[in-house]
Amino acid sequence: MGRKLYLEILNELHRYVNENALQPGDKLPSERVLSDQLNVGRSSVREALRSLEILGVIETRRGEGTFLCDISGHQLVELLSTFILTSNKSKTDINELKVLLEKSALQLFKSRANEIDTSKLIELASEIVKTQKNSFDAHTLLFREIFLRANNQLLMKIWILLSEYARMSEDSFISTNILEYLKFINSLNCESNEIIAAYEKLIKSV
Amino acid sequence: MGRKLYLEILNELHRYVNENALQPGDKLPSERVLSDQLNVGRSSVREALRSLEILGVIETRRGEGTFLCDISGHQLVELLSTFILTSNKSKTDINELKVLLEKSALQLFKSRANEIDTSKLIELASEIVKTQKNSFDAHTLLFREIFLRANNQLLMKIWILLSEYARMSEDSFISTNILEYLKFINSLNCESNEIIAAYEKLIKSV
DNA sequence: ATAGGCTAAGTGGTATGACCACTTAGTGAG
DNA sequence: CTCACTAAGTGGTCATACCACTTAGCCTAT
Repeated sequence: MGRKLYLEILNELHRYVNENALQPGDKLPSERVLSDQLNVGRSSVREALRSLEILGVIETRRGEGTFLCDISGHQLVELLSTFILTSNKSKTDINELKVLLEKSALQLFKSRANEIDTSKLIELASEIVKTQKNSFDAHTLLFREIFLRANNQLLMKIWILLSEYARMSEDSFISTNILEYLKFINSLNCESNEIIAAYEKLIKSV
Repeated sequence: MGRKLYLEILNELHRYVNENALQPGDKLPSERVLSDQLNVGRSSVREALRSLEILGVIETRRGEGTFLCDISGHQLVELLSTFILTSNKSKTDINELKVLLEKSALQLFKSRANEIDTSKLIELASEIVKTQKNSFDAHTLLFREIFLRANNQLLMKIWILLSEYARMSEDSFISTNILEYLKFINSLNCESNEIIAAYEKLIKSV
C-alpha cells in the first residue's frame, strides 16, 4: 500500500461509476458516506474529489452534492491557460490546432459516411446555420455534428476543449458570412479534397 | 470571494512560481508555510496541491517536500487512460488521432519550411532512421523533429501525450520496414499531398 | 580526526471533529 | 391551499493530532 491514498480512492470511485453505470449528471455518494464506506478520512476523499474536479470529471455543488460531469473540462482549460500555455503563441496555437482538428474530422467523416449519412448531415447543417444567430455557436453546433459522425471520441473531446477555450478568449475566427457556410455545407457532397478546399475558403473569409 | 478557495490558492501558487522564476525540480514552500502565509487551512492547501499533482505540474515526496515537475504530464496520460478513455474503442481512437496529428504536423511543416529547413530535416531524419534499432523510437524521434518544425507547441504536447500512451499500451503500429521510411523521408522534398501519400503508405506497410 | 549510528526537526500523509454556508424537503401556521 | 420556517443533509474550511519518512547535525566509539 505504498501508493497514495487519494489515488486508491480515485480507483474506487472509478469502479463505483462503472458498476452503477452512472451517466453525466448523476449524483455520487456524499463525502461523508464515501469516507465511511471506504474507511478513510473525509479529507482524503476530498483530495481525490478535487483532482477529479480540476479535470472536469465531476462537479460539486455546495448544499447539493457531487455530480458526474459532461466532459466540458472548463477547469482544465483554465488551468492549461494559466499554467501550461503561458506563452503568447498559445492563442495562435489553439486556433491553429482547432482548424487542423476540424479538417481531420471532415476527412474522417468523409471516409466513414455513406450517401445517406451525408445528406442527413447536410439537412441538419442547413437547419443549424439558418436557426442560429450567433455565428460562433452555429459553427460549434455544426462541427459538433460532424465530429459525432467522425466517430472518434478522443478527437471530439480535445476539439470541445479547444472550442471552449476559443469561446473564453473571445478570439473567434468564425465568419458571419452565411453564404460561405452554405457553400461549405454543399461541398460535403463532394470529394474529400474539395471539402477541405471549401473549408479553408470558409475560414479565410473572416 | 464566491470562488472556491483552492482555486485562489492555485492562483497564488502560480504567482509565486512566476515571481521567483522557479524551474522544474525547484522546491515549493512546505504545506504548513503556505497555509500560514496565505492564511488558509492546510487541508485547503493540500486540495490545491492534489489538483496540481494529478495534472503532473508538481511532485510530492514524503519527508522531503513539493517540487515542480518537468512537463510530460505522465499523470495526465494515466488518468486519461483510466477515466476518459474507458471505452473499448479508445485504443483505436488514440492511434487514429495520432496518425491525424502526424499528418497535420507534416502539412504545417511544409507550409512553413523553406528548402534549407527541408534538406536539414531530411539529413537529420536519415541519420535517426539509420541509428535507431527500435522502430518505435525511430518513428518518435523522427516526428519529434517534424513537430518541432511545425511550430505549434500545443499540437506537439498532445502528440507527445498520445505517443506516451501508445508506448504504454504497446500497441505500436509502426513498421520496421526501413525502406518505407527512407521513401517517406525523401518525399519530404515533394508537395504536401505527395508527402501525405507517402506517409499513408508508410503507415499501411505494417 | 574520522566513521558510524542516533536523535531531533522538518515534511508530506491521514484521520477526526468542529463549525459555516447553502440547498432541499418536509412541516406547520395562516 | 399557500407560504414561511425549520431540520437534515451536503459541500467548504479550519485546527489539531498523529504517523511515516527524510535529512542534517550531533555524539559516540574507533
